[in-house]
Amino acid sequence: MPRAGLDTATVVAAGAALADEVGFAGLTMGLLAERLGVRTPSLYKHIAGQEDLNRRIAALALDEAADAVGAAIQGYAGRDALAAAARAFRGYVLAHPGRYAATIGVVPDEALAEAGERALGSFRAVLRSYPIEPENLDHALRAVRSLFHGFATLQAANGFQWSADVDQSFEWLIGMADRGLR
Amino acid sequence: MPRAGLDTATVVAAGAALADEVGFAGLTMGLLAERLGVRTPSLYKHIAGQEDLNRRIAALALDEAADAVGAAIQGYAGRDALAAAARAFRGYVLAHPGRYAATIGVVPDEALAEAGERALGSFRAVLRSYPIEPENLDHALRAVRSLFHGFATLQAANGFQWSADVDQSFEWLIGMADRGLR
DNA sequence: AGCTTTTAGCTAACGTAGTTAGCCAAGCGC
DNA sequence: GCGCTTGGCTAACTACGTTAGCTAAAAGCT
Repeated sequence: MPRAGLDTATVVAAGAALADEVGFAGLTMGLLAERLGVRTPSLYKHIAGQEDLNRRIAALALDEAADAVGAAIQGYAGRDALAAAARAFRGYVLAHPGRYAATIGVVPDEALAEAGERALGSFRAVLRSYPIEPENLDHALRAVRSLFHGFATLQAANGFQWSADVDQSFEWLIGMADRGLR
Repeated sequence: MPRAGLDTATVVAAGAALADEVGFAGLTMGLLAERLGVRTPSLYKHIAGQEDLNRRIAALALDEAADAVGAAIQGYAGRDALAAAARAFRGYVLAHPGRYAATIGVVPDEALAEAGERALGSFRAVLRSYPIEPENLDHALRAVRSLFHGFATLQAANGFQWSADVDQSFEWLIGMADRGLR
C-alpha cells in the first residue's frame, strides 16, 4: 500500500474545497477521505477531529478573505476604499460559501482569533480614512463587520426572499455605510 | 403506559427552549425526547423529523422576534423607532440564542418565508419614518436587516474578541444606521 | 355502558457518521 | 542492511436519526 503523502495543510485545503462544493453541512469525514483517496481513520493522523478541521478551515477562510480585502483597497481611500473592501469581501464569501460558513458557529480558538484579527486589520485601514474619533474606532469596526458579515451570510443562506436585485441592494448598502461613518 | 399528552406545538416549544439551553448544535432528538419524558421515536408522531423541527423552531423565533420588535416601536418614529427596534431585536436574540440560531442555515420553507416576511414588516414600519425613496425601501430594509442580523449573530457566537464594550458598540451602531438612512 | 376506530406511545432494528485501538509496512536516518 | 518513526490500514464502538410494526389509551358512536 503506497502512501498518499498527505499532510495537515493538504487535508485542510481539500476540506475547504469540498465544503465549497457540497456546503459546509455536507462536509463529512468519509467524503473528505474518499476525495483524498484514503480511508476515514487515516485523516486522524493529520487533524485531531472534525472540530479541529472546522477551525482550521475557518482560519484559512479568514486569512484568504483578509488577503482579498487587503489587496482590493490598495491605493484607495474613503468611500472608494470602503466600496472596494465591501465588494472584495462579498465576492470572497460568494466564491467560497462553504469555507466561510465554517467561521460561523465555530468555538473561537487561539489561532482562529489571530486570523480574525488579521482580517479586521484590512477593514481598520479603510476606517482610518474616515473622520472617526480614535475611541470610536473599535465600535465602527464592529458595526462595519456586522454589516458585511450579515449581508454575506444572509445572501449565502438564500435569506433574501423577495424580488429586488441583490447586487443593487449591496451597492445601496455601501452608500449607507459611507454616510453612517461620517 | 399513560400518555404524555404531547402535540406539535408542545414539542416545538420544548425544542426551542432546549436549544436556548444547550445551543442549537446540541439540540438532539434523544435529548428532546428525554426532556419530554418520552422515547425518541415517539417524537415522530408530532414532527416529521429533525429538519422539520428546525424549521418550526425557526418560524417560532421569527414570529416572536417580530412581536418583540413590533411592540417596542409603538409610538416612536425616526431615530427613536430605529433604536427601539434595534434594542428589542438584539435583546430577543441574546435571550434566545438557540432559537434564533435555527433561523440561520435552514433551507427556507413556505411557512418560514411567511414568518420572515412578518418579521420584516416591523422594520419596514421603522423605515417609513425616514426619507427613503420608495424604490430604495427594499434595499434599505435589507441593509438594516443585515446590520442587526450580523451584529446579533456575531455577538451570540462570541465573535467579538477584543476589549471595547459591546453595549456601547451597539449604541454606536444605531447612530451609524440612523445617519446612513438619511 | 359497550364496541369500534384512531392514534400516541412503545420496542426492535438499521444506516450513517465520528472516533479509538491496534496492526503493519513505507520510508527515513545511521 | 537495520531499526525507528510514522502514515496508512482493518475492526470495532458509540451516538444519533429514522423506520417498521405492535399495543394500549383515548375518543367516538350506537
